[in-house]
Amino acid sequence: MEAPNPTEVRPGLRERKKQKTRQTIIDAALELFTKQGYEETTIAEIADAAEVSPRTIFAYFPTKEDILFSDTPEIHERFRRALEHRAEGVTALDALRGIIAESLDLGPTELRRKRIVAWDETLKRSERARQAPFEQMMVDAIAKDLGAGPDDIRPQIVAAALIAAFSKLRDRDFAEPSESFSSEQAMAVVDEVIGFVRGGLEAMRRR
Amino acid sequence: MEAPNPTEVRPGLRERKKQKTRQTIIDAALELFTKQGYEETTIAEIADAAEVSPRTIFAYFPTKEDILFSDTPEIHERFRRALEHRAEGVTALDALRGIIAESLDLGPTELRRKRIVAWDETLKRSERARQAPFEQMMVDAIAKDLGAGPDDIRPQIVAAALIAAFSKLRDRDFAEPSESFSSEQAMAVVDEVIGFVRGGLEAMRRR
DNA sequence: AGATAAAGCTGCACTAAATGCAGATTTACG
DNA sequence: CGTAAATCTGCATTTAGTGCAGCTTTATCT
Repeated sequence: MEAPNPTEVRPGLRERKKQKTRQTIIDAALELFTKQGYEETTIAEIADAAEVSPRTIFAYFPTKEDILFSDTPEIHERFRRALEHRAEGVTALDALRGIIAESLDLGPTELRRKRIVAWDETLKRSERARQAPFEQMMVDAIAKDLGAGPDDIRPQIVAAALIAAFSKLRDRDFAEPSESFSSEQAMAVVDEVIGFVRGGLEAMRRR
Repeated sequence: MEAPNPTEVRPGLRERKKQKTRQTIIDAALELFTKQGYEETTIAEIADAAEVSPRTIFAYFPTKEDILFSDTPEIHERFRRALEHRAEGVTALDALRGIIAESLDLGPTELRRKRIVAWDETLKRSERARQAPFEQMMVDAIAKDLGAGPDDIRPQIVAAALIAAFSKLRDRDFAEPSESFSSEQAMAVVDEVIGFVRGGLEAMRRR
C-alpha cells in the first residue's frame, strides 16, 4: 500500500500548491487586517484578495482568528521540542531561558500579528487564551523536574511567572519597533525573573 | 434637573422589573447550558424559556457569553474595593491574601458557571481571558506598593503567580464539590504561594 | 499515455449570533 | 389624566461558520 516516496524533499505539486494558497490567504488577510482592522475585514474580502472562494478559506482555516494566529502552532512546537530534547543535566528552567532568548526576536509574520492584535481588545484576550497549551507544557516540564505531584502548586506559579515575563518582554519589544531593542537588556530581565523564580522556590522549600 | 429620589431604598418599578427580567434570563440560560451544553443552546431557546423575545436578550447582554459570565464584573468589583480600601500599613499582598481567602467559597451562580465552563474548551479560554482586567488591577496595586516604575517587571510576575494559585485552588475546589474542602488547607496553599512571592522578591532585591 | 481513484475547490443552502431601526407598549411624572 | 421617556419586540440585514454535492485537478496504476 504505502509506496515509498521517491523524492522525499519535494512534497508533490498538490501539496506545494496547497502551501502556496495557504500563504496567499494569510498574506492577504494580514494586509487587510493591518489596513482596515480585524473586525472590519470580512471573510469575503479576504477571499477576494486571495483570489479563492470564501468557502475555500474555511477549508484551510477553521475560523477567521486562526488565519491571524496561523503561526502560533509552530511556535509552540518549537518550544515543545526545545523542552523535550534538552541535554542531560539541563533543567527545564534553563531550557526555557534559552528558548525565551531565541524567541525574543520576532519573525515578520509574528510582528505583523502583534501590531494587529494590539488594536483589538478581543484579539488581545484571544492571544492570551491561546497561550494555555504552551503554559501547560511548561507546567508539565517543570513538574517533572521538581518531581512534583498533581497537587503541587509550584509548577503552576513558576510557569505563570515565566509567561508573564515573556509577555511583558514581547509587548515592550513590540512597542518600540526595533529601535532601542537590546538582546542583552532583554536577557537581563529574563534572568531577573529566573532569579525571582529560584528565590521563590527556595523560600518554599525552607518553609 | 436631578430630582432627588424620595425613596432611595426602592429603585422604582421599572428598575425592579428590569433586575427581575435580567435574573430570569440568567437562570433560564444557566439551566439550559447545564442541561444541554453551552454551544448547543441557542439564544432563541433562552428567550423562550425566559419568556422574552430573542431581541430583548441582546438588550440585556451584549453577547451570549456575557449571560454566562454575568457575575464576574461584581466579583472583580469586590476585589477592586478590597484593594483600594485597605487599612494603613496593609500591603497589597496582605489585602490580596484576604480577598482570596474570602473568595474560595463559591457562590451558587459561580459554581454553576464553573461546571458549565469545565465542559467547553472555548469557554475555558474565555474565562481565562476575562481575568485580564483583574490581573491588571493586581499589577497596579502591587506596583504602587513597591514603588515600581512602568518598566519594572516585578508586579507582573507577582500578579501572575497569584492568579495561577488562585485559579488552581478554584479548580480544585470545583473538582471536589464541597466534600473534603478545608478552608485551612486552602489557606495553607495560599500562604505557600505568598511565601514564594516574597522569596522571589527578596531574591530579586539582593541580586 | 490513458483510465481510475483521490483530493481539492466551489457554489448553494442553511443555522446562529449580533446589530440597527421603528413602531408598539409600559412606566414615570407633572 | 396626559405627555415624555424607557423598554420591548418584530423585521430585516450582516457575518461567521457548516454540510453537501458536483466539478476540476492531481496522483496512481497498468
